[in-house]
Amino acid sequence: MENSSADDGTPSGCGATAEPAATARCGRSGAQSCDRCRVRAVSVCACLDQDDLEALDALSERASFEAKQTLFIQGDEADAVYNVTCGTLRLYKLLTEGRRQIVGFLLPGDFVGLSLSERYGYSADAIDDVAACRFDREAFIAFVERKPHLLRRLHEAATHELTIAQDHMVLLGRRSAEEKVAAFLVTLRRRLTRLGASAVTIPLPMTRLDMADHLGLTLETVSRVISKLARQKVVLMVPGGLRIMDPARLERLGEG
Amino acid sequence: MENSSADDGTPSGCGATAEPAATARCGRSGAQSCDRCRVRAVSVCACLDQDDLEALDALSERASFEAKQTLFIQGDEADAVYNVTCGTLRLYKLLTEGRRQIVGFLLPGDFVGLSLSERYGYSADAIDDVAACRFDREAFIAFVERKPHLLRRLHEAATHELTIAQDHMVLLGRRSAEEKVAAFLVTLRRRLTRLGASAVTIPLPMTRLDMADHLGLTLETVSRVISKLARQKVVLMVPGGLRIMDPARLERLGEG
DNA sequence: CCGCGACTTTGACGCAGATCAAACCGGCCG
DNA sequence: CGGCCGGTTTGATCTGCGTCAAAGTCGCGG
Repeated sequence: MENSSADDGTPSGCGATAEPAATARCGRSGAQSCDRCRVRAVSVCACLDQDDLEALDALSERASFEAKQTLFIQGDEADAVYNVTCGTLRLYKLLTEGRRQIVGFLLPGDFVGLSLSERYGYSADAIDDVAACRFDREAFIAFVERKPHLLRRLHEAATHELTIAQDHMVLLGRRSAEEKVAAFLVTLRRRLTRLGASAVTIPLPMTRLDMADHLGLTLETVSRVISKLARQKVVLMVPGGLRIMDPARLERLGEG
Repeated sequence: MENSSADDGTPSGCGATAEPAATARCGRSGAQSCDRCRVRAVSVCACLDQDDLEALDALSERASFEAKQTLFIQGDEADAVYNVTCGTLRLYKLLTEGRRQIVGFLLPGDFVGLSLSERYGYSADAIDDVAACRFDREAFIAFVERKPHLLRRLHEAATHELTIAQDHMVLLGRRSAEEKVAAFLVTLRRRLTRLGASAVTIPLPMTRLDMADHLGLTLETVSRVISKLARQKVVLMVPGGLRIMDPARLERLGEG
């Protein structure tokens, strides 16, 4: 599998610069120290000073997963926590008859395993190629116990996740299909912008089915809504993603 | 409304023993120290030793709210956090055209304001009469900074909430009306049992509309599903609540 | 005791989105 | 180049739940 050249001027390695063309690749460059980490500023590690950072670095190892690979499944013994540095993960829960709810998509800078609990509460797989810092859970907890500052940061991250989850409840419980899809695109765009991507074109590495399972819809409905948005020139369909033609309009569609 | 005699041996006052007959009352007994607090064992305070508990006690004041009273609304400056000792709260978000999503019901022992952030992320009102410990937010944060143990506990509580939120996403996104109502009753029953209530009869202080706005349904649908469960003798409708006649069956209906 | 208001139940009907089905598209491998 | 495969689009039809409407219940205040 190739991973060297990107199809535009954007730096090609993995990291915070999610690429417009949605073809971001994760470098396999092996170990790389924290201070040149592209997602440090937006990650939980941002609260650590140089010394602590080195100590944490010593605990970490680089892990990479290829597209479709499963990191863990719900109920597994949680032996590791991760900090995503590149690529996209889906976190989901399954129930009978193949029903699935994707509780979130994780982007570079996001942390997996905030709860620090003994078992994973959801399953996770890589959507495209993913790179992450891996920490042994026990070791990470021991480290956190000695750094209240980091614990405070983890708590902030967890309550931020909680807020996002509650907003998503509103979406799932009380919004129409069109509002759901528009709101999804708007939030994704905001997250990418925050990561430093240009975000006029949003990469969508996940399938229509993934989006549907996140939004409480079917893949056909998602497809229809996107087609409609394209017909109305709110977005333009491009391979691997969408170009946002009328952000203001999209935003209006996304809110109640 | 009477509040003295329960229909079984359960003590009737306010606190952890949510009453079968759903007529629980919050005493107006004013200040009451932590060590005789009925919800301490299940609250975040459970992690504190005698000294710390007294220090925290000094920061707290007793607050009470009567049914339908609003504690705060989304976006308000968050000047206080609360620990519920009695009664039921609804936490919700509003959007246009009167649409509402109730993100959760809070019972005795639950904490309001886990995020410690500057503004409330949702609105809260009392469903029945509610009593709570009130802490000035700034003071509480300062206290937490000095007690990593308590921070750790708050973090656990927050991630527990997050798990609950994710489970609720599954419910909202991927379950039928009947499954939603059944699952709601099952979870509520579990929470009440944990609080020490007998839980053969579940009190439902909230209206059908409240339930509907929690489950992503209309009040008519909730009513129809409950009628159906009653027709099938899975539950029995009693004033102010439901008597669970066939818990196993209900549980089966509630899962996928 | 009556009447009012808040909530609930029940019925008839309609529609947003699910389901079923088929064609389409682009990438990959032989 | 051609056929396959995973994913997407689009159309036709179906249905679970929403909407609209009306009657029923209960507690409360006059």
